[in-house]
Amino acid sequence: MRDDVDRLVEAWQRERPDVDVAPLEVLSRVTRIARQLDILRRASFTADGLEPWEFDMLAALRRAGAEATLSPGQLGAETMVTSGTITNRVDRLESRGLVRRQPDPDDRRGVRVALTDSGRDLVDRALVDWVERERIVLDGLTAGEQEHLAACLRTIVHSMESDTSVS
Amino acid sequence: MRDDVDRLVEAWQRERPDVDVAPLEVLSRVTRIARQLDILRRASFTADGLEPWEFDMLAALRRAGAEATLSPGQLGAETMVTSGTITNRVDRLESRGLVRRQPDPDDRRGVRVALTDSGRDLVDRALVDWVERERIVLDGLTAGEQEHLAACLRTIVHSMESDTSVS
DNA sequence: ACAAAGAATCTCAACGTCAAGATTCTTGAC
DNA sequence: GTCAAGAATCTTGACGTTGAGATTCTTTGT
Repeated sequence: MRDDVDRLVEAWQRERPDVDVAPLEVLSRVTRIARQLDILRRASFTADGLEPWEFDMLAALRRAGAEATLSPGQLGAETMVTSGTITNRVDRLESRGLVRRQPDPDDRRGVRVALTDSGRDLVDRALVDWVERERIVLDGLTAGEQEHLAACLRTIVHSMESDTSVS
Repeated sequence: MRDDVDRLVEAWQRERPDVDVAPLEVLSRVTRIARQLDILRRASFTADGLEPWEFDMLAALRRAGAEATLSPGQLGAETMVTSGTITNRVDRLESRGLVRRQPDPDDRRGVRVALTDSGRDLVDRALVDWVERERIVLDGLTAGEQEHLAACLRTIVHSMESDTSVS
């Protein structure tokens, strides 16, 4: 069964027969799936009363431990956004009562961000719902295919993460 | 060799041992790779003097044919952005001399956007450079693995594109 | 001790995108 | 033919992110 990327590749082959666009077969699909996943994430988290970025923040805190705290800088590293964004996001999560800022006992410049009880409950629920949706997305693949897929993707992730040559 | 997603999965297994997060092994890697690809795209296109969105626009025109035109609406559908964004983007591409607006001969409301010669040359060059970079990303996989990967990803694309149930 | 360099967080202006509305034109029904 | 409904494009205001700079505090070297 053809998909959008098949049509994309055919169009390039027609217009640029001199270029071998085979890599698009893999990487354009990765981009497309990521875009669809964003849409699905929004639907899933909206059902739990969260914006996608709210889940990202709460999940980073939750993974650190139910009672743990993270600095704004650590949150920025985990969620891959800049410091200005983190300030803004922590402000809004705090005003929703999902996290709280605490002074860092070891560094008077610093702040520690902690989950509140309601923040922890919310992210615990949202995680379950989201993983369930992801499971449905992968339903067309056997467990073996999923494992092989994960292994191949790990190879790509590794080749890209280690590639510091950003000319 | 472990990657960031292995660490992510381990963190969830430690904090939420009751949840089976296996789907993350595939789909979080897809998201990570897509994010790294964005960075790589920017590097590749910058080397050719293009912004990523400029390539997306010029490439959509180029795939339609070396002498073809597209309406702003078609460009918006191809590049998945809204009409306000298209107006803005065509304005800037036109001021760079990479595209030109022409009156639509069949519809006086309409506009046709065409590549200029320099726009065509530029996108032809940028495509070759970008595909070459993508090829390097996939270098760690055999041709067979790449084909199997593409097939599995096509299954996922299909399961997501047909899924109109966005609650 | 002291100063300089560095780190952590926050502030703010600039930018691009979105989505709703405005404008201009086309199509189809009567 | 005329009018209402729809389509294509552009305009505008609101929003979130970025990245540079400001502020406050810590660390290191002397």
